[in-house]
Amino acid sequence: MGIVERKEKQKQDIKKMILDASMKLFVEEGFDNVTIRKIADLIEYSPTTVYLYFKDKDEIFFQLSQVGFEKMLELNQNLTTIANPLMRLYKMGENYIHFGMTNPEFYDVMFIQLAPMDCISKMEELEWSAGNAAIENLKELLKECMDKGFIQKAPVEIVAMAIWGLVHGMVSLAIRNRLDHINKKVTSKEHLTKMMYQSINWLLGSIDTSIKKK
Amino acid sequence: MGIVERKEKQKQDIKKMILDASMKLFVEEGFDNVTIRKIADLIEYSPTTVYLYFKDKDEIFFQLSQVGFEKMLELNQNLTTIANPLMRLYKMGENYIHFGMTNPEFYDVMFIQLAPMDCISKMEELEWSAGNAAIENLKELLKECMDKGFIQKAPVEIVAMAIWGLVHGMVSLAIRNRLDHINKKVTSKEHLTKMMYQSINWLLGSIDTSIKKK
DNA sequence: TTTGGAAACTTAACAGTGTTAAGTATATTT
DNA sequence: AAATATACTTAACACTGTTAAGTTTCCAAA
Repeated sequence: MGIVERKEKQKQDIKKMILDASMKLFVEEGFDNVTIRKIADLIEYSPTTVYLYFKDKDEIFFQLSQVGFEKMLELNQNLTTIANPLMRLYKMGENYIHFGMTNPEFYDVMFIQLAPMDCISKMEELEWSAGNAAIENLKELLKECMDKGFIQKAPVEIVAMAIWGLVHGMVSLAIRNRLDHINKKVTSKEHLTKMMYQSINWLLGSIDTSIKKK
Repeated sequence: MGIVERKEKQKQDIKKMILDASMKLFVEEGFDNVTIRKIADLIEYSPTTVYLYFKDKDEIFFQLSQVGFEKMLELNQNLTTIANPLMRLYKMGENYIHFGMTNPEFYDVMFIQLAPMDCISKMEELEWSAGNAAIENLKELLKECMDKGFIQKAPVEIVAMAIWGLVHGMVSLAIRNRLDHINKKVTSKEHLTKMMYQSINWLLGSIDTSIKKK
C-alpha cells in the first residue's frame, strides 16, 4: 500500500502549496487581493484545481486563520516563566496587541473577517476551537488572579469579555484606521502600540488589589 | 435664478434617492449586497448614473456612515439629564453597545469597514470629523470625571482608548460572531448585550473612586 | 501488455462585480 | 432655429467566485 500512501502525501503537498500561495498573497497584498486565480497562477495550476482541495474560498481563509492562531500560541510561550498571574495577564495583553499590530492581516482573518466563521457554520462538525481555547485560557488566568487575591472576585465571563474587548477593540480600531487622530501628535503604528500598552497598564493598575491604594 | 436653483434641488433629490436606495439594501441585505446595479435598479436609473452623483462606491459608504453618526448622536440625547459624570459615562457606554447591537450594519460601516476611511484618505479636504468629535466628547467626559474626583487622574487619551476599546471590542466581536461561545448557555443577541452592560459596569465599578472600597 | 476505469486536471462558461469611454437624447441659451 | 450644455444610457473592460463538462494521466485487473 505504498502507492496510496504516496498519493495521500502528494495531495497534502498540493494543499500546502495552495495555502502557502494564499498566505503569500494575503500577507503581501492583503485580504482583498487573495483571489482564486492569483493563487492558481502562483502554484501553476488552473483555478478550478483549487476547488479539488478546498470547498471554497472561505475554507482557505479558515485555514489561514488557524495558522494565525498557531503563531499567536507560539508567541505566548514567554508567559510560562511568569509566576505572578497579574503580570502574566499584562504580558498576555502585550503579546496580543503586539501580534495584532505586527501581523494585521492575520489578526484580520482571525478576529474581524466573517469568512472563517461562515466556513465553520457551513461545515457541520467544524468549530472555532482555537478561538475558544484562547478564551478559556484567559478565563482560567482570571480565575487564578481572583483566587489568589490579585483582583476582586467577579463573574469570570464578564471580566474576560471586558479585557478581551479592551485589547481587541484597540487593535481593531487601529487596524481599521480609526485611531489616526486619537491625539494631536502623529500617531505611528509604534506610537499607537505603546499607547495601548499604557492602556492595559492603566486597567490592570485600576483593578489590582494586591497593592495598597494611596 | 429660479431655474438654476430648482436644478440644484433636483440634483440633491437624486443624490438622496441614491442614498435612500443604498440604505435600504444596506440595512435589509447587508454591506456586501449593496451593489451599484441594485441601487440603480431601485431608483430606476442606469448604473452609470450613480457615478454622476458619487465619485465611487466608497463615497456612498462614507455618506451612510455619516447617517449612522447622526443616529448615534440622537440616541445620546438622553445623556444631557444625567448630572453625575460617571453615571453619564456608564449610560454613554450602554448607548454605544445598544446602538451597535441593534444597528449592526451601521456600526459596521462606521467603525469596522475600511471603505469610508479609504474615501476620506482619497478625497483631499475630507476628514473623519464625526468620529473625531465623538472621541473628543469621550475625552472631555473623562476629564470631568477626573476633575471631580470620580476616577483617578490619568492621561486622558490612554483612558479614552481603553474605554472606547472596551465597548468597541465587545460589540465588534459580537457582530463578527466571535462571542458565540463565550459561555455554555446559548448566547442570544439580547443576552450578549446584557453581559456587555455588566462588563462596563464591572469596569466603572473598578475605577470608581467616589465610593468607599470595602 | 492491453484495456477499463478511476483520479487529476483543464477548458469554457455563467452570473456577477466596480468602473469608464463613447454615444444619445433632452433641455437651455444664443 | 441652431448651437451648446446637461442628463442619462449603451456597451464594454477587466475583474470576481464557482461549476459543468471534457480531457489527460495513472493504476489495477484481464
